Amino acid sequence: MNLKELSELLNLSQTTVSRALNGFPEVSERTRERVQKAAKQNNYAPNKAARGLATGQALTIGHVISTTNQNEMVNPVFGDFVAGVGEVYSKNGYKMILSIVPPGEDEYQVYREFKAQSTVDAVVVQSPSVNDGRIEFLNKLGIPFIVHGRASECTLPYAWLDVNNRSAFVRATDFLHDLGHRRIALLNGRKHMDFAHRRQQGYESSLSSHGIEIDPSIMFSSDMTESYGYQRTAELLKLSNPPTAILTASIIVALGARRAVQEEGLTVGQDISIVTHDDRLSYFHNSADVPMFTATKSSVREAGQRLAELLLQMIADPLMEPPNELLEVELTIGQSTGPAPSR
Amino acid sequence: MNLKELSELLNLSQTTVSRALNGFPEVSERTRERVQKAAKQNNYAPNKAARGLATGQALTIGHVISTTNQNEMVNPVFGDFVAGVGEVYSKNGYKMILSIVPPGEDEYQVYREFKAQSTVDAVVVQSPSVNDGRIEFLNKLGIPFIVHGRASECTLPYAWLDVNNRSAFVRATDFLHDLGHRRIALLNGRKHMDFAHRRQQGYESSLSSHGIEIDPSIMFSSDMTESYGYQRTAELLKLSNPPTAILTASIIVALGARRAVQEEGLTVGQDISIVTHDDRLSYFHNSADVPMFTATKSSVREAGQRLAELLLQMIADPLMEPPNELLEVELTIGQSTGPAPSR
DNA sequence: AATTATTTCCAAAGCGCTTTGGAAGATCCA
DNA sequence: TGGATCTTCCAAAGCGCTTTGGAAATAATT
Repeated sequence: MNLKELSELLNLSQTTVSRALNGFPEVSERTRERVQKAAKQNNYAPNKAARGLATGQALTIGHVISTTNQNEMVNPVFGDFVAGVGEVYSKNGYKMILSIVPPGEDEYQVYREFKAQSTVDAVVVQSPSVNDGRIEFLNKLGIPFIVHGRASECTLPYAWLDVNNRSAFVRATDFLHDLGHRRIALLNGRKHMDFAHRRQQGYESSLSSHGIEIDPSIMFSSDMTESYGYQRTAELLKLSNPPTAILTASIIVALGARRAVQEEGLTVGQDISIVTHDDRLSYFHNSADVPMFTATKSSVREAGQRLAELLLQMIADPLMEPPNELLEVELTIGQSTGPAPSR
Repeated sequence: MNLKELSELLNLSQTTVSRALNGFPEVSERTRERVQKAAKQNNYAPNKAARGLATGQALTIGHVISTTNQNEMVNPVFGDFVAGVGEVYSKNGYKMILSIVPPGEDEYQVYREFKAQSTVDAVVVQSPSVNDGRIEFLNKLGIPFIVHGRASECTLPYAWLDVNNRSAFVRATDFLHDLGHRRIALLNGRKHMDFAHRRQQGYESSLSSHGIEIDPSIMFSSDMTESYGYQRTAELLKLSNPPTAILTASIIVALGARRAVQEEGLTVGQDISIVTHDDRLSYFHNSADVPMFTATKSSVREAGQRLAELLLQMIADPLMEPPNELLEVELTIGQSTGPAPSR
């Protein structure tokens, strides 16, 4: 069923039917209702390509994910984030195109094609690095975009929504300090990732403010896998002066850390404290009566929702200033922390 | 830059340029090269909507994910699966549309719209239940589709790619039995999920073949979260006759189970054995020298790749029989299993 | 009643591409 | 050289929609 057929069925012109469906005021209510009813009954919906061609709008947002770096891709956070944005898209009639860039292929080429083919109206930039080239590139290319996170070294204005990673890790470190911990290890994400960069800043700034020397030998960065948490923690525990607390970049890493602690016969929350950042992934409810981990919490799913709302606003009003939004975290106390062991 | 401009630039007709780019034989090699070069230089690519409108092809595959059931959605497996299919799509010039259905909205309506708007050429059905209504629905609707998994109770033929969940759990249970375990608990996924159904069949069939009575009081089904693994295991350990081994549906659940075991002061692999299914998620390398968990392994990412290939074949040849492919798992021995403790 | 405003509708152009049906130019054979 | 056969190219139609510029019908005003 296409517009022509529907309009013939109704004995109306295509124009009138189109206007009726698209809510134009110059159609009488009676006609509009008649049209809408017929459309529903005949399961009519405007052909996407034709509409897109006529309006110049794709009603589609692009998400580009490069697999070149294996682990970054299959970020466990990805599913929840996508769920968040996707909900908002679909409520507003937008579709999401997910483009996976296989190893060895050029992510920028995908954006160029998006532009040339007008496949998308806008783009979401995920997992920005400290000095992410995509921001400048997209700016020049002229595709509207918003960044989930920030790029510290990027000077030109751009739209972003981020978690306050710095303050989160200041608070986490302060908290451990208050419990008497003086030797606190950091298992961070990869160094060039902006969020990791900011968390490290927070961690260091808290230590410094308490007069504690920063010790690079107990600070690590890597992809946030379980085995990373396990191995580094195992090594840390073998040191002659092991840390009494560990700050971890994600629950997955924290699980690995706990595994190492337990294998050593030690108890998390007594012998060793762990504080982690928690993205509130739906398959890791860290929220029993007393949650498993003390954590800086921030729902990545809600972040996705909010980010999508901002992006749709930008599309609706291309002249608006690029919005920036900083989400604060909650620090919630769980079983994984306790006073530093006296010795 | 559009086709008209490009052809004027080259002093050719639009037809010739289009044919040159689309590889038609009636264009001389010299002309073709000239055209291709100019296209690249001017960053020309055919407008997606226009092309789609003219050809009737969307070059797009739809993935629909319902959030109605919170946990199903943010399946941790999702990211890796999508990475697999996405790679293949992009190598073949296809795009992937991801449609998130917010709670309370109708998943079937999304398919109807896909059809009416011709947004997609085909659809991938994920996480099928035992008697999944989508199969019959899509059949009637007339959208080509392939299922990741199967629907046991569905009789009509349809395309699918699945892991041999039954044999995987037969082998896992057999293995535990060989180690002397006689009381083996099952922490399965949700009952109506087809994969869980088949795993339970495998588990029960192995037990029966060894003359062991099936005990529903140590069999559970639920969303596969960490806390599910933790809580059920904690309960199991408090039984007067606790199991000596636990079979687990995913690594996440296994991690929860291990947490409970360790909190009880017991050792995994000695006091309690754990075997899990492992989808080879990229952030859970369960493969050190001796992997953390004994597991039935099968890469969900590779499954995605293969599934995408099959689907693209179906699109290319609409008359082909619906392909069916059953992937076998590896059973790899890790640290989490050992002989049943004698008492 | 005549004029003006308002409502309700339509014919046709155009979005950028693919593809059909032919025409022009080059090549070949007798 | 003339006619037949390829090779190489093009003009124009059509995909299904939105939207412009007006026309017809109705209501309001003078």
